[in-house]
Amino acid sequence: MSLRLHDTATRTTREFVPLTSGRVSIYVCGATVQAAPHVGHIRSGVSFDVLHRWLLATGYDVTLVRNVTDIDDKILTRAVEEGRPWWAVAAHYERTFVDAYRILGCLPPTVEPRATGHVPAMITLMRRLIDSGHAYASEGDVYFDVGSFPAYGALSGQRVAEMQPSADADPGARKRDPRDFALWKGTRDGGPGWETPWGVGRPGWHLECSAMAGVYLGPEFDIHGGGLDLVFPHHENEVAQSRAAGDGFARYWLHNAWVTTAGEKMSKSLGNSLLVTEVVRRVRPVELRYYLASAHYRSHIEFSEAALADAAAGYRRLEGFVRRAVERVGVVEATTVPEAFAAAMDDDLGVPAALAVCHAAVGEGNALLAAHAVDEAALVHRVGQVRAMLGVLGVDPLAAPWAEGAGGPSQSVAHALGVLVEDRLAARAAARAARDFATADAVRDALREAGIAVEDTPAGPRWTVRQA
RNA sequence: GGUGGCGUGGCCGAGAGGCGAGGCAACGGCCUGCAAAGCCGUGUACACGGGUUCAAAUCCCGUCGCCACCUCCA
Repeated sequence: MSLRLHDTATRTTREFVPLTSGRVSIYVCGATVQAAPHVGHIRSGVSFDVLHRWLLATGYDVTLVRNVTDIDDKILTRAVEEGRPWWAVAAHYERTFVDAYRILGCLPPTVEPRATGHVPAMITLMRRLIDSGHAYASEGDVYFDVGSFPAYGALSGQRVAEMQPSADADPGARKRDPRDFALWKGTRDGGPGWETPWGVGRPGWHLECSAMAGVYLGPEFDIHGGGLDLVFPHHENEVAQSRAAGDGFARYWLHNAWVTTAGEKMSKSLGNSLLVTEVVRRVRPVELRYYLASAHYRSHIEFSEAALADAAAGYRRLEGFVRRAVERVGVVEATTVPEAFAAAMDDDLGVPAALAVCHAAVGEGNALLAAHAVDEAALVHRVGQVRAMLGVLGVDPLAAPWAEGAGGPSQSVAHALGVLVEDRLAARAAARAARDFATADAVRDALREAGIAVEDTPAGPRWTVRQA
């Protein structure tokens, strides 16, 4: 069976055939770095990271480009609010995004190009569009002539004639048609600008993605991804620019759905952001990732603390199996995923169905562990499979960055904690041996108060630090 | 006005004409000094009203409710 993906452009799920056998080129719209990432932003990162990992797992050589929009009206506004240069704002929030992706276990993209570093490529693209009659310069701005591109609206299904008139505050004098969009915005207010043949200005949002995709992936590439809200106008405009210039551009369009809160799309303007840095105080990053990844990428997630906690509990079941199994048979590396798991992932990244396969394997593995005579060979086989499956989803507890120690306390602190806990557990063991259960339970309760869970096993007590 | 999506058991969340995905929670049993974890068992859900069909959560028509995009947004 081979991979099938839901393509927004055709509104169908169809077989994925890469441009070049064995290689996949992907462009994902990253962030406009004007604020710290919330869980909605990071869902997009996680969704495409799962795609990335599945492509790697099935043997593809993947080139993943995720851009950084580091010049934009919002960033300029933010710079005024924060009283520092726009480039300081952009650099600061870019770091918060990079940190969030890393904390959530997203593999780094092949390249993370910044818009400001690609002005020459944008100038080249604008010149091609002007020369071919699809764009025009007007008083220092450059606009795309929507009327010159009959396929405009095809990607998003918008009928240009039926669209609401733009509420654009632009005086309109510089545009020939209100639907035309800016490729380049002339600098008039003393703000930042770059020299071009049409004057000093800065890039329009849409142009930069077309230009950067061209630089790193060439005129035609396999997959273009982003959030659902980018379909119109951003992706519609990108495809118009690139195809009007004669490039094939993206062959499959993938869009992830929203994280909403209280039924509303999460956004800064509504003031209901759930910053990644805040959420990971309540659950571990891997649990947040599991929550975001466990729904299908095209389904909306209604964010709630209860649902997040449920997901965390579900993840601990999977994690618990791997850890207990490894205690029994030693570390087992990830092997290959079961057929059914692969089939689910191949069906437009059917993570929910794939997770059901994973849970079934864990159930069987737990049954093996519970048996009087543990079938170690069978257990080793299961652990290898489960680690492979969790690895595809980026939540293998024994893999980076979740493995013991990573992101946790320093080695010396962990050691000190271990010594202290073992001391208490020794006291508890002594009390239990003396059948002084009141004292034994008091020790366990005290440890639990401190966030340390104790479980008795045939091999003695095991303890784990639980997030408060 | 145009375009698209959603409504599934206590909760989350898949599926898309025919054997009740999976998880969380709950309950009973096993295990345990007691727990925890784990194992075994327990559920007749698909907004509403019609229709098509031998068979509908799934297809068609209608109704209600919710949401997104058309303007910066993952």
